[in-house]
Amino acid sequence: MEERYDPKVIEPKWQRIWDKKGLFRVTEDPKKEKYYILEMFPYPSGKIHMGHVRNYTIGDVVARYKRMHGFNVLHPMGWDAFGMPAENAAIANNTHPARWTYENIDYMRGQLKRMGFSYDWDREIATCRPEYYRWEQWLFLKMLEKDMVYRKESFVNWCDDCQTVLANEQVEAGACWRCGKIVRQKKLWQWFFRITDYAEDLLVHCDALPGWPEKVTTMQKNWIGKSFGAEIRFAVANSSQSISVFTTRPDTLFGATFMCLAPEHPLVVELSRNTGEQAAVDEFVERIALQDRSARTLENYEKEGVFIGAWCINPVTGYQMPIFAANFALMEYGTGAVMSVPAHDQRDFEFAKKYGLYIIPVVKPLDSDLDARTMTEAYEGQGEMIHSGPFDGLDNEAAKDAIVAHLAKKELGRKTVSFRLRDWGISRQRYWGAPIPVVHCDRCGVVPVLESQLPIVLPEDADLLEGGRSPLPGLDEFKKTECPECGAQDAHRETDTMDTFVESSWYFERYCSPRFDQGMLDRSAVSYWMPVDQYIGGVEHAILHLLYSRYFTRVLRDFGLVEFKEPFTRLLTQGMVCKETLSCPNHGFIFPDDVIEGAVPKCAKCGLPVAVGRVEKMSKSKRNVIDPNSLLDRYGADTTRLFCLFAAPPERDLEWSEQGVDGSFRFLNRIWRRASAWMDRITRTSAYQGSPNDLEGPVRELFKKTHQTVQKVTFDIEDRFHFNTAISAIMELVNSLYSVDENEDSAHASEVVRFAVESIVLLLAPIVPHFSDELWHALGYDASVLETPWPEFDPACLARDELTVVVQVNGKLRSRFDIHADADDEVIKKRALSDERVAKFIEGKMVRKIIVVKKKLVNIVV
RNA sequence: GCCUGGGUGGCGGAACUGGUAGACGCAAGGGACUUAAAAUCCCUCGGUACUUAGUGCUGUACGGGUUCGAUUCCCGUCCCAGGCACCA
Repeated sequence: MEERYDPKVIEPKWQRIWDKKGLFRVTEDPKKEKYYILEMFPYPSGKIHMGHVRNYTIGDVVARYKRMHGFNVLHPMGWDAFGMPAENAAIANNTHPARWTYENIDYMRGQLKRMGFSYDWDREIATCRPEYYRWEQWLFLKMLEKDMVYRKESFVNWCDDCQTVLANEQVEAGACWRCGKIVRQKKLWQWFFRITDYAEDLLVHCDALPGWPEKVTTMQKNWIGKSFGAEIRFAVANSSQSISVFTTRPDTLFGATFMCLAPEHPLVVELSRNTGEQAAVDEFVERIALQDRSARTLENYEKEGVFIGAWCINPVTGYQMPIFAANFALMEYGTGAVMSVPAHDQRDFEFAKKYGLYIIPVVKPLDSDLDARTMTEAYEGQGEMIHSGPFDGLDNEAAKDAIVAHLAKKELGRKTVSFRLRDWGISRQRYWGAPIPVVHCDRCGVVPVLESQLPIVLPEDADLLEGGRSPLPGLDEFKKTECPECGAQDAHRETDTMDTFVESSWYFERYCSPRFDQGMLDRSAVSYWMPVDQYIGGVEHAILHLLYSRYFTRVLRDFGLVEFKEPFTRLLTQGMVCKETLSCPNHGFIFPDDVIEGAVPKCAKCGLPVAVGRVEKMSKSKRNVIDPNSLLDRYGADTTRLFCLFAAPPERDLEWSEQGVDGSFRFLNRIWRRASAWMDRITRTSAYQGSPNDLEGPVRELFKKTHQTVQKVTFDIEDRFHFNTAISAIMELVNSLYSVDENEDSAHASEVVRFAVESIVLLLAPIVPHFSDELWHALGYDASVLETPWPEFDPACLARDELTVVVQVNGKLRSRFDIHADADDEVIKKRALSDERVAKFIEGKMVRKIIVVKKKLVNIVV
């Protein structure tokens, strides 16, 4: 064994050996229990960042741990390779998206290999390859057949910078999720997946995902946004028309005094014709339509509306309700119409005050009265019905059902539910994505491509255009085609491509049979490996990716391709990697490498003192980043992995600390040194297997501590993924190893030390695999630690000889004593009462009660 | 505004179903080794008071409560992070 721990030598060496042995290659084996561990695949942006390092380290520990437990572990990796950054980078660097993407993939694959991750690289996927997306196109055709995809012209979220449409899920506070540009509304023909057909099922099964963080399922539930209420029909005065509204408060129907329609609502234009209000209405509708969606979501957004010159009739009061077009009414939610009850809805209240509309309170709080003239805000709480004819006196919750039942009899209303979730718009006016496999024909309309013509290959040699516009519409050899139905020569292909979230909605299923060319998925492989037992990734995908994946899996199930609904049994959302920001008065945020260390850190460029800012998520813009490469060069993969796991539990944010990394490196060296010191002696013996009773002193303690540590580490990793406490426990064990004198020469010392060292190596194997294999080899083993079973502990060896019992008087700690572990409660109690330090506190007082907690604590109440 | 988390030493973080608060590491201080330094090994390390090798008081954001006993359970308040936000 080398004197010095040198990761630069041992890491490449073991990576070569693993590779040569094909240690990570797996196939279906019905005799073995499977375990599918998956980390979210990366976008090949150029190089990996610390977020990837952390995410993939966590996954790799689990993969190796499960492997040592005898599971047949599937642990794949691939690339979410379509997407806009490739186009932007290609334009900026005068290269091509495909070339840029493939080069990035090659580089990043190399980085991941340097980290020593145990991926089965034979299963690698890049979603931009036709062999992958052809099956996505195939599924699209199947979905089209079943009317699960449709095309409609609608207002869409449009980002001018990205020159494309964004799904609702991709708009954050009115801005593009990718570039931050304010999103505006644009009317376009778009393809949609009918995800809303699955809203109920997706919602209900949120509660059937006990292995998911509650935070994520709650976010999904809120996103789906089911609300219970009623649909009520209002007749329009002097017309055969009627307006349907959705309301969650049918109990307030008697207080509905006006009606608000979304500006895009078809009846707005229709009813305002020839009323004298037409001009004002048209002006208003046009103005709102052009307005940014972002302005609509601003907090102080002014509620405004315009009377459209028509009235509708309240079905229970007969009241003539003026109809308004209002900017806050959304066409996409419910029916696009709101029955306004100013007394019981704050927004309606403000609107009524602004336009001088009638307010009728119909639900009164139990302990006070409501008066329309003196109300200063709407009353939205529970209460007793008033001004509601036959329903007066009822509890308002009961009145909801009663009023809907009453309306139902007259066919004017019914109980219903509404969802916030909308259909998933998947069209993107971008080049670097999977082509949508349809053809537009002047005679036949929209025609699906023939299955035999798949894949519709994205031409990889297209020249990119200025401003990020897609070259496809201008690329005749792609666009021009014949109609699959009538054979017309002047048909043209759809030039929109699919949202890249489509690719990531099924890649985990494709990993089961990544080279299968007879279909999208090889059923037998999928049914062996799926579902994913443990999925790991960032919370930022809590809604988008995870909801789409759950939806897609349901679609695949409907086509008989898979047998389950939920793709991910357990989910872990790891925290962000953070670091303090550094800034210089002249240069703004600066990189850690541009700082001259010292009592007062200074900027390398101008020498001014550097201000240390708050700890924030590592990002290029804040320049508080650490390049994984520099860590690998300096400390190696094992130290990097160790620190990522030790500094914080996985679900929490991790604060990067240079000194912390150094500490992790020192820890490995500390093990290395002690192992070296004993190596000659312990290679000549074997691990101690006797009873602790034949041992004494630090050797005996070390033996027991080893068993205790195996138990603790197993528990921490298996049940909780708390690698930080598992590592702490191993550190304690190493400290115990140090308390055995290096020159100790007793009969069993070498055997026990060997046992301890072997255990340390095995327990560390998933965490620092190269280091562990090197030591394992030094101990004389030929197999990799990964091929060695996880150590077991013997409960008989765990028991401590002496226990410390603490004594409290009135709940305050007063004394403690050690006592033999098998002493019973009576003995412990007697010993506590006779304790001299305790005596001080109970002297002259009456002992009222004594509580004995088994082998731990005595509390004397006086 | 609503929904999730979270607030523990100088710092990152421990404490399983209420039972020794601060494991483990970092930083700091002291000692050993050394001509010296680095590295390494050992020790100390929440605050505070005193009669200072000891003992007491206090301490897990803040204020209450339940309990023999609360970082842990309950009620209220404040702060921080994330998500949603005119959703009828």
